Amino acid sequence: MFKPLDALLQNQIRLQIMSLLMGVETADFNFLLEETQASRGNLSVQITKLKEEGYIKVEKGYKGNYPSTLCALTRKGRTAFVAHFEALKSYWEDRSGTGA
Amino acid sequence: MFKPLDALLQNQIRLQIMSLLMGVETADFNFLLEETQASRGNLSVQITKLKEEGYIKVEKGYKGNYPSTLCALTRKGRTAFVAHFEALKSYWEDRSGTGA
DNA sequence: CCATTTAAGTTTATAAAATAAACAAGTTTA
DNA sequence: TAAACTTGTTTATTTTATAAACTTAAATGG
Repeated sequence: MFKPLDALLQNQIRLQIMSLLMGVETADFNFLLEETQASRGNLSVQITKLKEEGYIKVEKGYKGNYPSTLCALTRKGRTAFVAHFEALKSYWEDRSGTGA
Repeated sequence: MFKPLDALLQNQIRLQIMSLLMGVETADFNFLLEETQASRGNLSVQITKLKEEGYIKVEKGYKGNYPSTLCALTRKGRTAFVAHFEALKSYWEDRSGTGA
């Protein structure tokens, strides 16, 4: 009936991060910060969760002298993102005829 | 960039309720219980939240001798549901060209 | 009848999640 | 060299989700 939704992708910030990463090779912390409008703390936590689930990979380096965190989708993450929207379709599509 | 998601419709149970109500005139508690696979307590809480937001209307009556809770979408609820999926589209659509 | 079980929910206690405030570690600038 | 800024992380607080316990009434069995 209803396909299960991806628990991680129910959160708006995380969905935004994933969505942004679908469109680019990599994105750094500040880019994600601007685009998502999240607080630094919140963004940091959500990035960590996505990384722990293996949906993104995170590389820490330097941009000039300042630390820089680069994020990119993994294959697993891309698959999960697509599956999540597939699942969402099942909530959208007309389900008349299920019998009330 | 990203359209805001409806806070109430981020929850899977509530989204299921709304989705089911999109397809039928009314649905009773037990129907929603079966379809959503939620516990009674959880379902009760989520129905109450949707009612409080004005997304559904709830009528309590009797089916035979037993109490029966009938739910139906309001116009506001239907609009919110549609808008939520409109918003979701903005997370799905290709956003290449935003500049990383 | 009278005690038990079942039906249909609601209320409340607990667990999990989201978020921002406070902190850290280093860099630039006045 | 002290003050302010950059780039994050950790922690404390608030909110939310969920199930367990409770409620009220009806059916059922002895």
